[in-house]
Amino acid sequence: MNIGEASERSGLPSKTIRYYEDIGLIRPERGGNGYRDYAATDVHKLRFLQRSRGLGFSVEECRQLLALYEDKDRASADVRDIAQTKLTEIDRKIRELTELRRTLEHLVLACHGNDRPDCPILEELSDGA
Amino acid sequence: MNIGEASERSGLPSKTIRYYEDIGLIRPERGGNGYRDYAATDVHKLRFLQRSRGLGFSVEECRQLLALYEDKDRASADVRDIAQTKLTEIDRKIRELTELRRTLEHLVLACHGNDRPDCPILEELSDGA
DNA sequence: TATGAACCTTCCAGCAACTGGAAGGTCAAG
DNA sequence: CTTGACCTTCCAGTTGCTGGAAGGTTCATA
Repeated sequence: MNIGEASERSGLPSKTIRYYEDIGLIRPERGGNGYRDYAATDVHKLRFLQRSRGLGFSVEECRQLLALYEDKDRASADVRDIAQTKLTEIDRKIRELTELRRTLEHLVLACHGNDRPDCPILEELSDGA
Repeated sequence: MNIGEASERSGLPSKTIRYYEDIGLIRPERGGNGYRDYAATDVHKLRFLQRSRGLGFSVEECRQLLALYEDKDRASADVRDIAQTKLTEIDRKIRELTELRRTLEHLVLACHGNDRPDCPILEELSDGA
């Protein structure tokens, strides 16, 4: 498929997809007309990139995560270590998002419509974890 | 407190803290010596920024979220709308992280140590939501 | 009291990760 | 066979930091 469809399916702008190719994250085929030709696997990778970037992982971290998939030598301790580190990180992010959610909800429900200038939202935001 | 301590307490590098001041996210006092002087509130904001940036919110989104706190007119529908939008976004991020976690765990547990080149991690990564 | 380490300041340059726009080639429909 | 929506490369600009230079402040220790 062309880059437009890959863009639509992955949720990434075409510009970004070309950029990811530039930096070696994906390597689509090329048709006789010079157009990029994306396979289903490429779209999966792009969708994965779209998500993990949006969740605060750096491009280099995404590269590592993609490498976990492509690495034929999955038995290596390295690979397991990377995955384990990422799992810990993901757990932390989930905890932080849950706290952020609770705080924001509190703001909407409890601080809404009154004049108190001392709603302790930031104290909550900065507590925990 | 000085920027060094604010940095330690918030988890943000001093450089980043000065940058956030440049773009108007925080406005610390200044001592007679010209040093920045951070109050507890500033540290709370910084810690909040540290978290929400790490969770994939843009600086402008963080500015909106901080504004929710500072806005004295919390009764406005605008403010509630922003908060509601962010809540939805946070829920999505939590779902995505949970999926990512499950997939990564699957990779470690199920695909570890065998030679199958067809571990369907990416199919899973790109499914759902 | 001085001197050195460990702070702090501003300013400017560079990097990461896009993002927009120009200039031009390709393709399918009418 | 042209019009419009695609696609291509290339280059410049933006965002969000990040590093380093050049210099001022503070504080413990000699």
